[in-house]
Amino acid sequence: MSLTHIGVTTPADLDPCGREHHPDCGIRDVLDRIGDKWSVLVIVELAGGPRRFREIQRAIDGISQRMLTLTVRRLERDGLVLRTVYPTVPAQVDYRLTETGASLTHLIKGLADWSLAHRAVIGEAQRAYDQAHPDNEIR
Amino acid sequence: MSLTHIGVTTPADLDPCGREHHPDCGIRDVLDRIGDKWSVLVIVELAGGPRRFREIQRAIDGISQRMLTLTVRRLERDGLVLRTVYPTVPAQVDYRLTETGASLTHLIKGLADWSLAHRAVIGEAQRAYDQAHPDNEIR
DNA sequence: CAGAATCCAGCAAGATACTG
DNA sequence: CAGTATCTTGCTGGATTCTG
Repeated sequence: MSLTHIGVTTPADLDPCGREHHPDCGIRDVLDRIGDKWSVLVIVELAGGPRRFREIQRAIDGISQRMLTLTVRRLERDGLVLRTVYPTVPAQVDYRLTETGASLTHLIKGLADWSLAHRAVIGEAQRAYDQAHPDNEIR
Repeated sequence: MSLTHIGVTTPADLDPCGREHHPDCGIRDVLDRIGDKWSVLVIVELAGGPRRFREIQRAIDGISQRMLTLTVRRLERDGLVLRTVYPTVPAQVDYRLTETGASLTHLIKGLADWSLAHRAVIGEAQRAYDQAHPDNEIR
């Protein structure tokens, strides 16, 4: 890595669409898909292999039945997760990542790594900001 | 790339913390930071170089003054964006990515690329799902 | 167990108006 | 230009209850 690289990524890199006033191009799509409160956590959990409904819920601290249902439903609709129903009694259902869903785990790992790598710096920045702006109520 | 790789990423890869029931570990941090409606768009815009307040607003379709202020404020607090005030009249302010902020653009590009690469498959999955579940009101 | 259905609170975010 | 202040709304998501 070289030094003093503020603008490492060029605009062209980030604008595959070429439309000047629409720099999103899919970025919004991904975020609308996994930017919510639970989707990523479900994907991470399923990255460990197929899971049943209650298993996922137990693994993800704080998620409600309702939100897990909604989350897993949307992931299924997007083709990121495969839902399989076994006609037993009581009903048994498992969820697993599709190939598309699995391909996301690399990116998620990238985000997690970035977070860990910059956690300290960001925390320090926040402390500094809060000290410089004691009145400011932005958190 | 090899074929039939559903579980390409292992759980260990995704769980740098090692705590079984907490698979997030920073993933939530990043998403809380850039998973909102506007942050990523602002970062992408600033990836093109320093911008003034109104420039950003004009570039990002649909963002209100209020939301741009809040977004840019949070990014500044997190140390992802540097805010510079020039004591001219009328006031002039510009925003630019810090090194930390710039390091995020790679990941964002990854997300954008992923989105473009899978857009078709996902759309097809949605069509299929909606056709198989005509009643379902999940969008 | 795996959900569906309902009710409700809180916050994100839009619109608008005003200021240095 | 670059914001701040206020009001209002819509959606996210939590709690609870019910079913196959």
